[in-house]
Amino acid sequence: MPKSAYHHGDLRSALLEVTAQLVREKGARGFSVSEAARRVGVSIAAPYRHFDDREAMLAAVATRGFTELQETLDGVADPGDQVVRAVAIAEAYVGFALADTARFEVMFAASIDKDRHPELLECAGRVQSGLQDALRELVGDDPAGVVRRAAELWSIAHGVAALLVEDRLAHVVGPAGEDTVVAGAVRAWATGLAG
Amino acid sequence: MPKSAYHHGDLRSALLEVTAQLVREKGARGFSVSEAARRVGVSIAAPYRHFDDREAMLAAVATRGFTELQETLDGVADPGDQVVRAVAIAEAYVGFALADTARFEVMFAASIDKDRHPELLECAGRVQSGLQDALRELVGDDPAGVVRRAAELWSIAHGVAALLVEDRLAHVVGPAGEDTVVAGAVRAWATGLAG
DNA sequence: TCCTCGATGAAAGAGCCTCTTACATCGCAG
DNA sequence: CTGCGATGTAAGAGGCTCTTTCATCGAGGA
Repeated sequence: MPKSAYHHGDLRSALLEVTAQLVREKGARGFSVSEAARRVGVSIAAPYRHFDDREAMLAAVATRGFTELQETLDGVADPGDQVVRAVAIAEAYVGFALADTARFEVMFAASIDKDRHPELLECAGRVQSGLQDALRELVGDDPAGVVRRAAELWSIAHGVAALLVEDRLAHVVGPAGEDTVVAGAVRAWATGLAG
Repeated sequence: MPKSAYHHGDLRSALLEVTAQLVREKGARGFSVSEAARRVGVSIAAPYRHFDDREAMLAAVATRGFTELQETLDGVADPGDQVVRAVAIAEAYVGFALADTARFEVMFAASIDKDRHPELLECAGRVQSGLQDALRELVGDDPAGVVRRAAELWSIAHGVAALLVEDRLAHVVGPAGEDTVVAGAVRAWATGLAG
């Protein structure tokens, strides 16, 4: 809600939104502070009042993405069977990645310095925690085991998502058949946990 | 071997080398054609005689990386036990990624347009083929099954590698303990294939 | 031997970008 | 109603990519 012609009123939010939009359209590399400012209709220097630099704008989008990812994973219902549940969580992860591939890439972009944006590491920690909670019943009481298995499940889901996002699995999966890879992998993995 | 002071003689190779070096030092985003030219000691326009653009230089480094990855995976000995073999291949994949994380990122960088550099998709196909060969004994005769399982193994290895490269698994693995995640995941997966 | 030609280099510039510095304008607290 | 902090603009330094134009080289034919 702009309070006046001069002062935007909520420039920070507006910039965040247009940044997310630009990333979706052109990818992280295609995004520029200049164009974000232009689209919002402010001068090129204005964004620097709200964000340290270009990287900080991308980091903010990434952080927001992690929050939504967390909600998505938390929203997966427990179907009773713990193997089925693990599969469902991994499928939700992959679905999230494919829903907005550019944002997913920004969330895991190497170009963002984690020392300057420690909140990103926290987000990763929360994903890890959520998976641990979900796996406790499947894995058993060993705390170290739960931690390790959560990392494994995350790795499987993330690997499928990353390769799909990068179009490296095109030969394998037919159209709309993406989930068979992640489902197959997680099912085998979860089955193998018992044996 | 410079043939003269004016003509470099092997500028293309020299640029490739310094590009790989720059990527290792500063990451894909930190790399610039200008600095590569400066380091080799030629004008800024010279690289454009040998590469279409900046992206082509990165793509060349990525392609070379895929070749070496292929060799690394092919070089994994068959220890007899097919589960152990799958684990060893995945560990080799992760080891390759950690040996030069920046190059690994470039190999899977979204910023490189695959339409303009189809050789990168071919490389991915070769990795896929290699894994299929390695898994044939473990999976059995079903050709479609081999294809799917190879994609799964690749996904697991790639997921662990990507998360380790992005420092997202720091809480889980102690120093030098990275391999436990990929080994555990692949072992469970391969075990579950049978059951 | 000389000369031409194609390949490979340099020089210079257009246009874009990030980020900084100095200044203008606003709303609000006292 | 006044002064101050927050938030905007203007202008510019310095860097980058890529293009265009020109200079220089090596090699092969006359």
